[in-house]
Amino acid sequence: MRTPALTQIKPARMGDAAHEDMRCTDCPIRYRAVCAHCEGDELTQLEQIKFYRSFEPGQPIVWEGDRMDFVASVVTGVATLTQTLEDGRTQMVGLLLPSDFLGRPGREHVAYNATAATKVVLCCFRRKPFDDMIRGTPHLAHRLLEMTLDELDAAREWMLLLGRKTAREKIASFIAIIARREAALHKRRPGGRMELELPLTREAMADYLGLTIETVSRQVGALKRDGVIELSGKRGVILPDFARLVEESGDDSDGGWLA
Amino acid sequence: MRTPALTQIKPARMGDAAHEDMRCTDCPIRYRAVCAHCEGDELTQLEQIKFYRSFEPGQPIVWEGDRMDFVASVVTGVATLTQTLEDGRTQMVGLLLPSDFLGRPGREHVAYNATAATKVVLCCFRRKPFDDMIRGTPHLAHRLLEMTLDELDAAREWMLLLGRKTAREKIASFIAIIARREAALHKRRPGGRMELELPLTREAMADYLGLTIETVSRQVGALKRDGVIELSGKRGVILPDFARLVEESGDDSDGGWLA
DNA sequence: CGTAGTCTTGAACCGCGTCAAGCTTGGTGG
DNA sequence: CCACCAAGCTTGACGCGGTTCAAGACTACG
Repeated sequence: MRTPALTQIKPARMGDAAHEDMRCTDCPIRYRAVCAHCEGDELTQLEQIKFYRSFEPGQPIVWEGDRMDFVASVVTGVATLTQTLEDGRTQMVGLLLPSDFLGRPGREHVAYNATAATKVVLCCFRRKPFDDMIRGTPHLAHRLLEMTLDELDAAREWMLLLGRKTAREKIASFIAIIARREAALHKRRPGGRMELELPLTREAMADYLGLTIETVSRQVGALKRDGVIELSGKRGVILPDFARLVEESGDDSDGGWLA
Repeated sequence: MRTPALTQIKPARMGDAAHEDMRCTDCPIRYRAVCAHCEGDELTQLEQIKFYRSFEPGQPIVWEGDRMDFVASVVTGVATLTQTLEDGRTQMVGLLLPSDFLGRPGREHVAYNATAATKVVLCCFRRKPFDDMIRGTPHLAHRLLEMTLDELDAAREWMLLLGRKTAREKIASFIAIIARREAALHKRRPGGRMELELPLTREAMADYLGLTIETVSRQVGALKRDGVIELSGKRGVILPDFARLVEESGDDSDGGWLA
């Protein structure tokens, strides 16, 4: 198992200070991240233990077994969590989009490999003071509970995909998930014609879906041939009809996607 | 496997009052369930909104879409959470053992089918007052957060199994999981020779593992032929050597099971 | 141009699903 | 006490979906 070539990555350094001056009140994820319910004093406290870090695509963020000295919110970009078996088989177990939370409070060591899929900016909190705040700040703890419950729901949806869907359904489901999140980001409902950019390479998609990259490639091709999707470049996808895609995903005709 | 706690339970119906008199201080899951950190006044409050319900093997507990009027802790027995696709394909997404929590605070409707796999006794809390307590009782909220994070970790391990393990590894992993939990229940470390009772039918195992019952049956047979396990009856399993089973599961040689 | 990284395509293989019997066990009633 | 039956489990034959292995094509960047 070889580690991805890190050599070409330019020195985006830890503790990068490009954003140190950003105020929480201007933050693009202010009302969706773990800090969403915090105001006034609580927010000030958070602001005092926070710092920003950026990562280039492909760059590891933290590695399984590392000492965990911070937790973080994704401000912009997409990060992935992966697990591996000793022989190198890998499965993605988390896909972190803006406002998602990285790390487990109270845990000393990292449990999963976290990698930047695109350029990523994290809002990091020093772990010790953050842990203390969890205990003393109900708004923070409550928001984290909400977010963790949402993650758990997403993980369970994902388990259904991994255990019971066909390759074609998996691909359709993945594109639909990205489309929904894209729509949510612009505060619109998914539907009709949509255009979007896949935030993952074929390999990362394969790790997400429990497939090989060859199968991903073939099924993407099949969906294109069947007119369910159109491609523009390697990452760009156009959906002539979102509902058609959902049909292909094997999910309930429509229900359950209102929350 | 003996389960002393179950013997005293009367043939029960829903809303059964056989346990209404049980005090929290005598509860077998007192320090592991959601109530673990609660003392004194908090415990009294919980005690006022709780009631017991029992279920027979195979009996549905709640159904997807139902109105959720309670949340609950599993006191004894094993329950499952499952999701289904419209064409009937089923995937288990949760396996609830004693002290595990059922239901999502703040949610109006049930998201998954919950079914009793064995005889089950639940300690139920009326949802509205419980939701209020979550906001006003840090100990309760904090424990629930801990438990939810543990569930999320388990779900991610499960995703690795579903996405990347072979049928044989899945079966070995499942038996190892049951063996570990069994050991934990008796406060021992898993290892050496062990005996245990599978709490699921072949069909439920298939739903857990993303397989068909035929494949489950074949791979159980194969592990038996290869001397990894011995069978006693349909549900009974004897492990001559726990470490050998773990090797077959595809997981790391040993690491990661200390938490 | 040439090279590296990423993606696509093709052909052969095989693990697991599908379909169809048969077996084991426990319960029920004659 | 045994005939019968249903539920759960096992076993076998066969075929398909997805992996594996091996080229080839496209793009970005020297």
